[in-house]
Amino acid sequence: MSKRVKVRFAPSPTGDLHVGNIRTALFDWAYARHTGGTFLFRIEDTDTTRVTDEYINAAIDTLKWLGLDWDEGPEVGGENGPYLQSQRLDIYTYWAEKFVEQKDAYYCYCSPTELEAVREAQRAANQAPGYNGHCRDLTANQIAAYKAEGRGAVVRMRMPDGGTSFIDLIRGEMAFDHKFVPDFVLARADGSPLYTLAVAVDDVLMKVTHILRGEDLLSSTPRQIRVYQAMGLKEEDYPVFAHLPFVMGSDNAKLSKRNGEVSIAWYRDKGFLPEAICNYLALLGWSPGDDRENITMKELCELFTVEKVNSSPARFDMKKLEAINGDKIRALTIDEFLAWVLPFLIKANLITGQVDEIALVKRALPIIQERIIMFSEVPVMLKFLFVKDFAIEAQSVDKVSDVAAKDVLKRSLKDLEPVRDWTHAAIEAVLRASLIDEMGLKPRIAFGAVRIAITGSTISPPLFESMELLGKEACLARISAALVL
RNA sequence: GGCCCCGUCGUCUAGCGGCCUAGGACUCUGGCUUCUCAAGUCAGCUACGAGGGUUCGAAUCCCUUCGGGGCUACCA
Repeated sequence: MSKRVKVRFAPSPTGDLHVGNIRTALFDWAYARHTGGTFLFRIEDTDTTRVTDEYINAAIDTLKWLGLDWDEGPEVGGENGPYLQSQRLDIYTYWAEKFVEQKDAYYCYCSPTELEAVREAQRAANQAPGYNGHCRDLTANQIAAYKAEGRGAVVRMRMPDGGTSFIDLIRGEMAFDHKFVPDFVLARADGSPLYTLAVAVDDVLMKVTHILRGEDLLSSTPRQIRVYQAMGLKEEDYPVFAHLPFVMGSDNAKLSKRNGEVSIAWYRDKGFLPEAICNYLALLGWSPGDDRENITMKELCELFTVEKVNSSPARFDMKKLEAINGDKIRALTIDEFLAWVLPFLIKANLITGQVDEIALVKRALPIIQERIIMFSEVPVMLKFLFVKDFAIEAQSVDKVSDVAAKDVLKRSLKDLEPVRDWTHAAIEAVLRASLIDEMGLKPRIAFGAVRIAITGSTISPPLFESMELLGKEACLARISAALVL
């Protein structure tokens, strides 16, 4: 019986959570849910100059919005808290000092400029840059002398000779020779912990069993394992690692604003569904193994296994995300669609949220559902139904002001006037009979003119349905108005 | 420079020695449908980075090479 799985997502929020972070969080979450394990959320804010409360709150908010719920962490608590590293400083200090006592670590008095000089020399000599072990075995006198100079000391981990090997669930057996893993710093001169100390200590203390994280951390794994050893952890209790491939921008460079939007907040504003974002991101570096692509969060949990995760990096493709979002939107029920869309219409100042407005929006949704790829398009599509000061868009005005167009509008006005049953079917029947059959016009010409008069644009939802929604009175008024342009 | 990771259509991927004249999805191109825009539908384009092996047989195994990326901090 293997022990219960516990996976953690531990971002260092130095900005809004971005696509890469979220892909990692998603895999962490899906793995925890798939195995029936625990999903732990921890904030790595040891670099206090770069992590702010604002970013931390945004990260929490983003995860919640995406539906990636955690069992242990900020807000929900848990028996291994606190879950903000800034609140665990004394724990790290304890271990750093313990390591020094055990001789696994030592105080290093080298100054940054001295260290830089050493590295410079190593590079010049074509050697692997890294700490040269200068302070490894200082005598009491040397230490006293450094202290007398007023030098500060960092805590540095001693890397023994030999190497570290471990199994990466995605990449197989990994082996690192310690010749290329120099002694590393655990705590700054002011006593504050570094990532290498804090992650390892927390993962052990919080009983994390699986670490799925970005491949940028792959080469820091031997250092992390070194800390486990120093903590006295038995090898069979080490967490299992799986290093996820990167998500890169379309230009093959690191994802940034240049090659695709990185901030999840941006996608939220644009009107992407959390499930679409997660579905798309799940496909970046993972696949169910068959041809299925459109999956729900529930299905992701059922299907997700680390073994199916790819080892090669993936490029982010906005078009595919949009396609998936469009599919998800089309699959929404009208009530779900309505709930998503209302905030966008209100934010655009098209409606205030009154019941009659909502009723009209609801009637209009079926004709636009298959025409959008994100919710932010809804206000522009339904604008013609709600604007107070209706006006035809500038570039289309001349298309309704020529003689031919005026003839179409005049005839439409005349024949629409007596229509009593104002339904799209009746409207279409009348306009086809007069404009197409009698006047002999091509549909795209005839209806085009009416479309501009009614919706103000050459592009709109289906014309007759739009007219039905707008109502007879408003339609006739707009046609009349277009006639005098 | 050193160490490490990665390499199938434009993109995401399927593939784990014969089912591959390499499948799916997105994009793109063309057709159909059509009141615009979409959606839908049909078709097309296009890939195993290169070179050597191993094998009756290789996208799949091995080696070399080239290319991309990461790490090399008192960042994470």
